[in-house]
Amino acid sequence: MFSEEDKSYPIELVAEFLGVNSRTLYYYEKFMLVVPQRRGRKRYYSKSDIKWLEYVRELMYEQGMNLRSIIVLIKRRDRVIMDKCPEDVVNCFKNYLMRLKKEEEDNN
Amino acid sequence: MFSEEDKSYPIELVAEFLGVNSRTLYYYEKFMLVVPQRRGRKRYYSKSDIKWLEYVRELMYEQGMNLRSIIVLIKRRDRVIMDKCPEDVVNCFKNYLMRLKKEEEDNN
DNA sequence: CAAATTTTTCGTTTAAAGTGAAAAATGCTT
DNA sequence: AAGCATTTTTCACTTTAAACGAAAAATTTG
Repeated sequence: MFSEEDKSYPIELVAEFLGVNSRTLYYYEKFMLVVPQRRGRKRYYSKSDIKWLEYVRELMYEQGMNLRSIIVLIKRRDRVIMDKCPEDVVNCFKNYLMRLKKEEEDNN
Repeated sequence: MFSEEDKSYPIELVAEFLGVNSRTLYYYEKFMLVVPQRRGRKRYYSKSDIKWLEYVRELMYEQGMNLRSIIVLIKRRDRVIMDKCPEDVVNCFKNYLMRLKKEEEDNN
């Protein structure tokens, strides 16, 4: 029923693979840079999540971009980012933007 | 002979207008984010330079982008950036990139 | 329920961005 | 050309985002 692509990985494995501390992945999640599936409380990262994170790390470490810039580019649906950004993440951000918009509206 | 657009402004005035220290403008110049004309040693910023800097400050302060990200986007000729980036700066980067490339080649 | 695992919190470290102060370089005026 | 004023540069410090370590809190599982 499930394709190879549906495989998912726990945070420690992903962190190790990327060469970062798992705290860093929690940190990214606060900014909704990546939003892994949850089963109960536990996080599971899809292959698409991992590819996306690899790309982000490359932008950050090889190019010197910062987190916020990447978020700005996503919000602008910038081509540089969107080429590599998995659809799941795009959707996360769409939801994020909608929530922001709603909050603003409620404040009026 | 000279149009209104050819007016240019000394660094202190530009810094004050942007609300930054003039050292910050020297700092930006190291990265070729802005490259003012020189008469003798003295720097003169065009209106286009100033508009560009205003845009950069907005990206940095309102959006939270960092210098390096903006430079990455210029190098990538990113549309978001290029709309506002003066031709001088683009050319500087072209030259810079060519120099880098040549250096690399010479090291082989 | 106890043990093990995951998440969260708190505080610290590191590096880029920005700035202040003063030294060095340059230009201008007489 | 000498002396004064202005601009540029250097050096060292401050601030903040990003990343991390350790331990407390929460949760799942055996």
